Amino acid sequence: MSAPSHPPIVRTRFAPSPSGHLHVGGARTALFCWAFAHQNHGRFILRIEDTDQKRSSDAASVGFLRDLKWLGINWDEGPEFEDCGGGDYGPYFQSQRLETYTKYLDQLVAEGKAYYAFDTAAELDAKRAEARKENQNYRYDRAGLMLPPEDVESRLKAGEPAVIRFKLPEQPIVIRDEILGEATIAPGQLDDFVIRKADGYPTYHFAVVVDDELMQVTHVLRAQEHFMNTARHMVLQDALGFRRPVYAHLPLIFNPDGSKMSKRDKDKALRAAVREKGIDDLSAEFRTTAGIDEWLRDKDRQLEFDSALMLADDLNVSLPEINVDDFRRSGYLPEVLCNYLALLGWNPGGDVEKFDRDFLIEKFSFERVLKSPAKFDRAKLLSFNHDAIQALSTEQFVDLFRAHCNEFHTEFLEKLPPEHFDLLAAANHKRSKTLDDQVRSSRFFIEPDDAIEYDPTDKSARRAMLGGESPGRAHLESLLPILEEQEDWDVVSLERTIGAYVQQHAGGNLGKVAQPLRVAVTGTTISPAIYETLTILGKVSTVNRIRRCLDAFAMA
RNA sequence: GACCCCAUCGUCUAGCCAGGUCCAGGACACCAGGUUUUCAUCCUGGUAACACGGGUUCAAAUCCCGUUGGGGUCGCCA
Repeated sequence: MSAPSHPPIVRTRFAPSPSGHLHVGGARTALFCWAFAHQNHGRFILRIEDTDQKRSSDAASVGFLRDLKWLGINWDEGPEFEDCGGGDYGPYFQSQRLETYTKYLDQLVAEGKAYYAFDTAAELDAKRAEARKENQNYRYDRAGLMLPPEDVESRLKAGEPAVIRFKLPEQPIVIRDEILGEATIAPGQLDDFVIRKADGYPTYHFAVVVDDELMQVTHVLRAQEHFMNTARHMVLQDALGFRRPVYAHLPLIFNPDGSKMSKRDKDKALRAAVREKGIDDLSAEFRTTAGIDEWLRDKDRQLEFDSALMLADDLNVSLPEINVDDFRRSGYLPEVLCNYLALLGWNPGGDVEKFDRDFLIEKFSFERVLKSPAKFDRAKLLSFNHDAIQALSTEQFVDLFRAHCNEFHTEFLEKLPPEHFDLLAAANHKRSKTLDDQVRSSRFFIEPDDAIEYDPTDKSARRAMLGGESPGRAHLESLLPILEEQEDWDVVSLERTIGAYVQQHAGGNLGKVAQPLRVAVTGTTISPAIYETLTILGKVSTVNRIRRCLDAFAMA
């Protein structure tokens, strides 16, 4: 007598715990689940594993949903969000499925396949420590199983905290995995693990097994860290008479240095920056923030997201991106992130590297998933993003940049008239690798004229202004009255006027004039194309800044 | 420590399962030269790997064994 078989339709699920944002590793798992389901005309299910009361929060799961949607990974069943979610196998939050778990839990206890245990956390810790000291493997000693039934009943009645443990059968367990192949776990390798916590919630292992069965999940794609857990899930399935889904464990994703990618990396980067630049450089606001000293000293402390963002801005460093949301903020395109993520641990074979989601759906196969972990290379991602940005039409880029600013840099939309905003976006298109990387260097467009700082000791500024036989400063002086007379202030007119000046007085060498102009309007030698830059800035500011610049370099 | 998994350029990887076409191909990064009004690009060229040791075979990156190295798991986290 074999267990009932699965329906002929493929059903995959992504089952994150809603702590924090969607990690890139999780995003890749979701992407593969989604792609595999689509390849087989099946369904992709999203389930929120919020059985840890200490960690779960509703806001976090909403962040997840938005990140997934942004990536273009739509779920057919699960929490309802925009046009996604719904389905007949809900609820899709585990915290709302307690009755279901309890039913199966009771069943196992009644059948003698699971039992109550009253060991306290402290007792267990002590036993583990002792085993460790003697270099022994710790395994639960089945203290709970030895208890007489009347004893158990009375202690339960008295309200003593208790967990339920699964009584592990004494047989080897063979894990079959589409990617890793077969592995045999000898009996005695596992112990009687907890399936219901003292707070009444099921543990992950139990909830997963019950939900995957009830939600008719046919294929489980998850990270390799779950490989050994599979043995636990299998014995539970057998005890409950459940069907066995197909398993496929995906290789892990690490930092370039081999460490685990974690939110802590942001704090790490910030601490390093603070140490390098000195704490005195921090804005007063930050220095007085309570706890900043402790944060600097304590590696395990993490800053609130907004604080970290502010500090990064203050220090002029960019935070390492860890979560999908970080990459969105940094101006990566969702299809590029998907492409890059798909390439971590999988590839279509041959030399093909750039592809879209449809291609992934068509070509994805377990056979081509690698077994060894991969390191996340931001430089390569950036290069992919650069290529994708350059492949965009300027109109498309302008639209995307506007949407990006609308979300993360509204000040540009507020301070620039629409036509100038669009011109700025268009002028930045060719020099952009992300939607965000020119934002910082474009600040001078929206800053007041007297906020521009001139540094006569800066090497390249100095060379542009004072170097050579016909110093830039002299050009600025002669150009100033010409620009003051200039009536039409647009790219074409400025090009005509300045171009003529360059022909007459700079031997046709535009750099001779463009560079000092850049210094004047930005304080640096870096800006978009010069005519666009002056046009966006406007006549008043341009003239003002040239005057201030002339003064600053006069004294040098 | 025990158990499980893995091993090609700095990184992601192709090639391996069906041994010869591989003194190992691509991409990113890096280096050199060139183009460019700045920055960013762009073009050309280059450096760079089969972890080690044994087998099997006419022939091994490809198959087998061992060593070393890496990763995962060993929670009332998921």
